[in-house]
Amino acid sequence: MKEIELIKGYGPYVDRLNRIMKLDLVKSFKEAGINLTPEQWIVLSKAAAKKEMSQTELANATFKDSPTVSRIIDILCDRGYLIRTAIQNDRRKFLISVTTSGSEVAEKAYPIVMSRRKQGWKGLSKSDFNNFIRIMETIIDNYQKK
Amino acid sequence: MKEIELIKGYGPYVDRLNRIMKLDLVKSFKEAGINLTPEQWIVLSKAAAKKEMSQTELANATFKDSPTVSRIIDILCDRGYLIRTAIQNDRRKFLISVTTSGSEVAEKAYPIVMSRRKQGWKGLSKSDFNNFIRIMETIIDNYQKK
DNA sequence: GAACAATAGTTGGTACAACAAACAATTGAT
DNA sequence: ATCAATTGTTTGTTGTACCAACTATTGTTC
Repeated sequence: MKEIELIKGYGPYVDRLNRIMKLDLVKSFKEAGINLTPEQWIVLSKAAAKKEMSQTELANATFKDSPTVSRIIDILCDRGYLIRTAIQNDRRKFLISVTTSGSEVAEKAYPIVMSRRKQGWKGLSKSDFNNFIRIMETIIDNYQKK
Repeated sequence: MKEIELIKGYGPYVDRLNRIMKLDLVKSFKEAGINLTPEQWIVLSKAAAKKEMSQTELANATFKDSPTVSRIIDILCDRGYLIRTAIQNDRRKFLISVTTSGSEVAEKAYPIVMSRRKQGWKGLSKSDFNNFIRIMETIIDNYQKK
């Protein structure tokens, strides 16, 4: 275990960053009386952005698998934020749409997300952002190629 | 929900990258007959790197809280990879040390970790690496400051 | 048009880490 | 000696993710 590490581990950083951001968002939501996890927020916001999405489309948009999305939608439906509507053309599909109260929650959550995002990006530049995204996309790509 | 997004969301990228890396590592381990989660690997490797660590030190080194570390150590002890030894000076503390079989597993896992890490970093440079770490550290810092 | 394949979504089961809160035991400080 | 701080455990809860198997519907092929 004493080899020289040419490439240091970045995984733990990613994991830690992920946890910190998620926890921060949950707390910020809670302070504002919003009861949403980051994953629920992502699904809700994607559903709110484009009306007329099926669950598979939502799954693709959020990079989650269908069981996970299905269950998150269950929760958001139970809370009255989303509705599953049957589609006439294809009876296998559901149209996921946002309710009024779902929209309200999303509208309330959005500035919080933006504010925390800004806070996280303090001292960083636009080119940092581009690099950050490019690096993450490259790594993801590399992992997916094999 | 139609505001211009000055700073786009990077959270989902981080989350997705995190998941992909973790899943890849679990699978790579499994293919090699190693039964370790990424978290277990981190704790084991930290414990293997420096002998003579207490659980609190391990928790700090891995950026996990004590209950989480405690349980991971439980698992690794059950599998015979780690041992808790009482300390004479301070009877609240345990000395966490790696067993022979724990070392063997770590030695076997290490090249896999390195190889996957390299695979992930294909097409990226040393300066990318520095930027990547700097950016993540900055964000983490920003979140912790408030 | 019947058989088979593909797609959409659900469900059950499992694994696992993380968090919060409360706790016991020990040690340190006033 | 009392009170505070530290170390680690335990309990309970939450939540996502993954796999695999399943139903229902639609599309394709012969």
